Order: sequence, then structure tokens, then C-alpha cells
Amino acid sequence: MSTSFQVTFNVSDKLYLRDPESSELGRKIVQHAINLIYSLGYEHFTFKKLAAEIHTTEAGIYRYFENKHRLLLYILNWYWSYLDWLVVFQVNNIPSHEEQLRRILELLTHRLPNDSGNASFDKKNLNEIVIRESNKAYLIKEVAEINKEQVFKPYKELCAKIAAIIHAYCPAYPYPRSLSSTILEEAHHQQFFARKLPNLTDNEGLDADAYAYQYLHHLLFGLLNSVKATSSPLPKKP
Amino acid sequence: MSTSFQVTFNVSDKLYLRDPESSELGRKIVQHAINLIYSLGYEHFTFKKLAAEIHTTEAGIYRYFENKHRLLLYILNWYWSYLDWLVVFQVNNIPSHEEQLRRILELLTHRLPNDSGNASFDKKNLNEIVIRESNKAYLIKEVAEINKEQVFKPYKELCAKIAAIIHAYCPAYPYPRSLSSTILEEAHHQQFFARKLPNLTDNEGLDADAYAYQYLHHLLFGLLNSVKATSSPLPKKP
DNA sequence: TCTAAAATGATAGTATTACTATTATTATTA
DNA sequence: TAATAATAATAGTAATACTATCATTTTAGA
Repeated sequence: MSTSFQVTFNVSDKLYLRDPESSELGRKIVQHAINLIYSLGYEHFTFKKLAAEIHTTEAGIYRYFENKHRLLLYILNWYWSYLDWLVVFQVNNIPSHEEQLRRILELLTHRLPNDSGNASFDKKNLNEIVIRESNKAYLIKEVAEINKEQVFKPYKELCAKIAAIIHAYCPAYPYPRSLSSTILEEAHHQQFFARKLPNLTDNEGLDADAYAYQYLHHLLFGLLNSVKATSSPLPKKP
Repeated sequence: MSTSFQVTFNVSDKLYLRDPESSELGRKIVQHAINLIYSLGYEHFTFKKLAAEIHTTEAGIYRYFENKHRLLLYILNWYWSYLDWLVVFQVNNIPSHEEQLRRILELLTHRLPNDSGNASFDKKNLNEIVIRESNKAYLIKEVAEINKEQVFKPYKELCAKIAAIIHAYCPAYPYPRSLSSTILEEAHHQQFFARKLPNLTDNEGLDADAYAYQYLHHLLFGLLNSVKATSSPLPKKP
């Protein structure tokens, strides 16, 4: 007899019509959607192409997801939930808030470990589409309406969690949530820029992920340490 | 006899098939596109709807722009070029780099003056679509190819210009371009968040633009001043 | 001022996308 | 074993993203 331990993710059931985790077809849809969005780009990705890829029909996919935007949101929610869990796990038992933040930056800028997450998604492709497509999930006219359906909950929770650690590290800093969302966004954008529009960065030869880490590390600690220094000046040693 | 002074903008001629500035119809297309993208959202905006709005035909619009992505890029390039010009103008003759940066932040976070720019676009709508849609111009699979057509030149130049002032203000800071692009992006995202997903920010009752200004001001100067302090420590007063 | 060229308008048409509906077939589960 | 649920196969509709054609109007040049 073997025991298996499963981490479950709390994605809103508003995201799907039928739970894709509940069947082979559902899992295939999500798995191949990640690869296809990666290789075609979100705009050129269609349910018809996905159906052809996994030898099912368009109608078959529509039974799981209302449209491709919901499917994208589902994938991103999975990513954000998983990242949240990784943050909790990585930060657990680490006494230093500074070290906690350092580890978080590493998680945000580097790709997910490929063996992890009891899901057979291609983590490299997942990471790429998160970088390139995640803004398209919320930078839309209808954001207020879909927000009511809890579809951004995992993102907000992740943002709040990081904000809480920023606050613990530097209670005097007045914008922990905005700084958290800035870091979440720029961890992806600066990587994208470093790869595709390098003039928008100061990278010279580093890997995009390593560069993003370095830049954000300097930004985060430069900023927070300056606040710490001015708000509670330590007694100087002679 | 009257003299008129016109500022011209250097948008790449790859963006259009026929120059929309050269005709009444062309100007109407751009002007109403801004309003329609604003009210429908980029995804729901189509050339057919735009054609109906201005009492021309779909084919008529296709004679000016290859597709709606090019039209969006054209609009954004106009915005970026104009912002660049405003930056130059606002910063001219200001001796203090600090004051220069402060003025730039104000330009980035606040809407364009409505009477300006010798174009009859609705500046409020233009500002909204820049906030909500500009990421969709470059966060795409084909970014490398279209980048060759110079379509991001105005954005890069603006970024470089701000980076140069950051560098002038604080030569020791190692990431002026990334900081510049971060500020350009977050000036819009934090406004969007403050309005639509306020939990991602620390705003409490300020207008979104004022909040974004305040947050970014604190970030920019907090960071740069800390670098200044550590790189060239001033002699202490007793 | 006349003429040629260019721009526009009107209409039509194609391929693809984004869906919905129907019915037959295959698994599951009670 | 019967009922039920999921899937496959097929068809069809409305909208989108274009391209093509041709008549008409506008503009610019000789």
C-alpha cells in the first residue's frame, strides 16, 4: 500500500464549466493548451487548433471552458496558486525576513522546478506564457466584472503574502502592496525586455532571469534599507 | 498673414499603408479608433465597427492600416512621441536633475493636457487606452520581427531619455534603463490597479494618478538617494 | 480648364474564428 | 444490466479578418 500526498489548488470554479482535473481529456486540454499558447502566442491560439492537437473536437473543449480567455485565466491561476505554495514552502522556518525576500525574488524570476507540482505541464512553456500573456488576463475592459468572480484571488493572495513579508522586513515602508505588485510584474517584464527589447534594460550578457533577479534585488533592498536607515537610525559605532 | 508652428512626430512609416495624417479620412480613422478602443476594449474593437462609426467602409480603413494591431501601434507611437516631446519641453532649462525627474513623473502619471499636441484626439480616452492596451503592443510572440520595423523606436527613445536623466542625477546607479522602463510601465499599471484591483496597491482615497505619482516618487528617490548616500558619503557635520 | 491619377464608396466574397445544437457512441456507476 | 454521464462526429450560424472589383468623386498637374 502506498500513500500519496497531494497539494490541491484553490482555483475558482467559475473558471471552468467542467473541472479539467477530473478527467483525462480535461488534463490533456490544459497541458496542450500551455504548449500551444506558447508556440502560437495567445492571439493565434484557437480551440480548433487545440482540438486538432489532442484529437478531440472543438465542442469537446467548450464543455470544459467557456472561451480561451477563461482557459488562460485557469492556467494563470494554477501558476499563481502554485507559486504561492512554493513561497510558503521556501520561506517556512527561515527566520530572516531578508532571506525570505531573497528567496521570493528567486522564485519570481526563475522558472518553476520541472519535476514539481504533481502536474505534467511543461514548466518551461508555462513560465514563458506567464511572462508573455499574463497581462492579457486583467488588462481588459471587463476586469471589474470578472473580478467579482474571484478569478484574481490567487494573484491577490500572492501579492498580499509578499507584501506582508515586505512589511515585516521594513514596517516603516508605506507601500508594501504596490511594491509587491511592482515586483511581481517586473520580474516578468524585465525578463521579457532583456530577451526581446534589450535596450529597455541594462543587461549585458547575463541570462534574462539572472538579470531580472539582480535588478530587482538591488531595487527592493536599496529602497527598503534606505527607509529602514532613515526611520530607525542605529547607534553608530565609533 | 498668420504663422503656424507645427511639431511633427517621427512614427515609423511601416505602421501604416497610407499616412493617416495626409487626409481627412485618415485623421477620422485615428481619432475615432481612440474613442472606440476606449469604449469597447481592444479585443472587441473591429474595423467594421469603426467603419460604421465614421460612415466609411471596412475596405476604406484597410487602405490605411494593415490590421488593428498596427493601428494600435500607430496610436501608441503617437503617444510616446508626444510624451517624449513634452518631456523635453518640461525639462528644458531646469537645472536640477531632481526637479527634472519630478516633472517627468508628473507627465507619466497624469493625463496629457487636452488642448495640446495639435491633434484633436480625446486625450482622456487616449490616456485610458495607453494604460489598458499598451502592453498588448509588445507582449506578443512576433515582437522580435516587428521590432525590426522600428515600431518601438519612440518608446525606446523615451525610455533612454529618462534613463539618461536618472544617470545624470545618480551616476552610481547601475540600472538606469531598467528603472526607466519600470517607471514607464508602473506609472500605468499602478493607476490601473488603483482603479480596478485596489488590493494590489496601498491607495486609500487618492485619485489613481495622484497615487501612482506618490508611490513612484517615493520609489525613485528612495532608491536613487540611497545609492547616492552610499557611493559618495558626504562629510558629516558634527 | 481639362485630364489623369489618386482616393473613396459600394458591394461582394473567402477563410477563419467563436461559438451552439444534435445525435450517435462509448465509458462509468448504481 | 440499466441508467447515466462523457465523448465523438457532424453540422450549422454569426462575426471577424481580411481581399477583390468597379464605379464615382476628389485632387493635382499640364
